Amino acid sequence: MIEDRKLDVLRAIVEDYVSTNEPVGSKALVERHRLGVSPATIRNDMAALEEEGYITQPHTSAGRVPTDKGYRLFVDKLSTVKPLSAPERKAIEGFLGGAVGLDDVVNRTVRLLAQLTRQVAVVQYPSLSRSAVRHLELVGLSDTRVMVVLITDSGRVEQRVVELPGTLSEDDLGDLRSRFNSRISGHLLSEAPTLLADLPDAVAPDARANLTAILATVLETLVEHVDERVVMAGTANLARGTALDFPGSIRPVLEALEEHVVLLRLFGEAGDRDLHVSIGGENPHEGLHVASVVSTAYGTEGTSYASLGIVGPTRMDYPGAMGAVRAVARYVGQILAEGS
Amino acid sequence: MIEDRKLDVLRAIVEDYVSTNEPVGSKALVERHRLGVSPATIRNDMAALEEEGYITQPHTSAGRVPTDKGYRLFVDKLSTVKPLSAPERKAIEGFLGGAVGLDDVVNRTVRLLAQLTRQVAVVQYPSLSRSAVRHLELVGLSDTRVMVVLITDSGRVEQRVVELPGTLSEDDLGDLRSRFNSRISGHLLSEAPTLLADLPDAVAPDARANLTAILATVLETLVEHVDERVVMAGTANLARGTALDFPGSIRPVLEALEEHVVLLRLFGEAGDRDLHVSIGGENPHEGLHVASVVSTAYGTEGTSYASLGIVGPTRMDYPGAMGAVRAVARYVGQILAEGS
DNA sequence: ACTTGGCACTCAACGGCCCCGAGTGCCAGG
DNA sequence: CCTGGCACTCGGGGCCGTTGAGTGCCAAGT
Repeated sequence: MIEDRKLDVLRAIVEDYVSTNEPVGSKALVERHRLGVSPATIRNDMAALEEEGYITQPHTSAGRVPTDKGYRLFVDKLSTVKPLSAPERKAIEGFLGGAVGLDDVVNRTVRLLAQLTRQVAVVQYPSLSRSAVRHLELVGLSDTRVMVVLITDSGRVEQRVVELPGTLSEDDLGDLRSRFNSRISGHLLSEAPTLLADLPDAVAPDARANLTAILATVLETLVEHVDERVVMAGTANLARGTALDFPGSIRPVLEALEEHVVLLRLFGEAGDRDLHVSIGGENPHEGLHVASVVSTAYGTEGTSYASLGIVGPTRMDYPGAMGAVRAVARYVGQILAEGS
Repeated sequence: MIEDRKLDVLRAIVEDYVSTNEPVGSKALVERHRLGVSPATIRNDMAALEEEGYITQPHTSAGRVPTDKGYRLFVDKLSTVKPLSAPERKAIEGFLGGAVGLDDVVNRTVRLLAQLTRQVAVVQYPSLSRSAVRHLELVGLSDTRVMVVLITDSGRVEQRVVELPGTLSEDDLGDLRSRFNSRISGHLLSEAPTLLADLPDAVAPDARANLTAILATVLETLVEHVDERVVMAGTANLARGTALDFPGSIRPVLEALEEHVVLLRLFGEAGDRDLHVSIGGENPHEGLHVASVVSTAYGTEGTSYASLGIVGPTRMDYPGAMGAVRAVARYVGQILAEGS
């Protein structure tokens, strides 16, 4: 089947180009892969592949290089996610196992991912909106100031100070605390607004102003302020094969990486799919047109907490990266579920 | 005075080189600066400066470039910190003024600093050890698990989960909470261990095991775990004048920047001085031998919270960078003092 | 004791030139 | 449909020669 062989050729080109970082020619191809045909035949296939837009030549009479479209086909049809080796799994377990606290877990995760893939790793903090309330604490700082501390089951803590319109005793505070907690503790943050809607009706009118102030802050903390924190590691990996990987400069890539908002939107595209791969020009952000992103959601039991993934040149070991991202996401989900 | 003019020449060389990014020759020098002497004279001075190690030539018959030693002299003796312009001050005020919460303050600060200096900006989170305890909260998660939440007066929150050896009622927990707070609330974190030392003696023997477990975690949170968090912005600025600024690659610099521990040690060297400048080879870390660091402590009333600063090529606008770092540090200290 | 113009010298950068070789496209024959 | 052969293309590398900025030194001037 000529069609089948063409795909074989494309796969071979991608693999060779990724590993050698040099445009690959017909001759080198038949030598490195047992394709049982002559270079001339391969050339015909390559001409066809080029015609269809899967590969291109940097300049006449140089080998071929995959296009974004070529990588896309490779990822979708020609490759399988590469599972991690036993020692790699061991390393993950050992490295993440020793983590104490959420910050530590996240930091270790991002470093680990950067090291495994030798790319830039990005991990989003467990999102507030997708977690459940573990506890809401009200701390009286003075009789007109209260600190609201929200603790989620992913181990995250958010705090805010509220200036009260009136004064509030410790007893009143304790009362409010238990009212809040009995309503929302254990529930998803996204459900909280509904659950708290009738709260003002339940308290004495003279305390209502204070309650309203606190409630406003709580709701803001719960939903509006989706402070999507992100940590990153391995940016130095961008500066490895620069010349060929990032024509010109890595600057636009670094700039894009600093726009966390953009990154998060991109990562979010994973949705609930297993793995999301965005290649070169597919990326919404201009600066990432020369880069690819491999991301996934992590978390447990369908309730994904947030996303993590890697960013690298389009010339990337996709199977390996996908394997690492998926494996790390699973381990982290597991560890977070055990309680940090 | 020939000595004086030599210093003038050095200053002129530094300024020209920083602004043009090209080795500066004797002729260009007399044209751009009114030095009232001929190029030949300047050449003699330059030869002397080179002899003394303040400048060097990249190759024979190219202009001169300052050495690390030259920059050092420039910073120490030949330049003054450049105060920010009125619009710049306005911008700082406007940008930092709108911040809500500690995270927001820190994030805005680091972005601002990166933008002002067009270098990589680094801001250390207000350190735990130098702040005072605002409140310690104990939250019962179940009858054998307690979450310890520590809130500092810099607005920072740390939390930890403790597994208890025995069970603990809500009442006992409330009792412990007030004991803890009455002892350490308002005091420096560093004083806490002393203040808590006799706590076990004050409770009933049967509750002692639980107390000890909690106390251990509290102390650990207070002192041992000095989680020195750092945020960074503007790494893309490293990739601007690459060719000349960072011979070879910016990779080692990026690598060094990811080693937060190293960075913090370096920043810490500022001590309580106003501004600390570390130039090229003066830096302890190999990767930063081609870079300079301008840092300072920030905070209020002598009680500095932490450090912030910038990292850039040795060929840097030192007066401008120093002015920006100092100004930003002051504003941030002010804002944090007002309470976040 | 400095300063200065003059002068010979050095050397990186630049452009032109040529050659080499990898790689291609095409074609005619199997 | 595959294959060997062949002419062709063109980037990269090496090798000039030229140019010009910049230097060091010296002898003369103030």
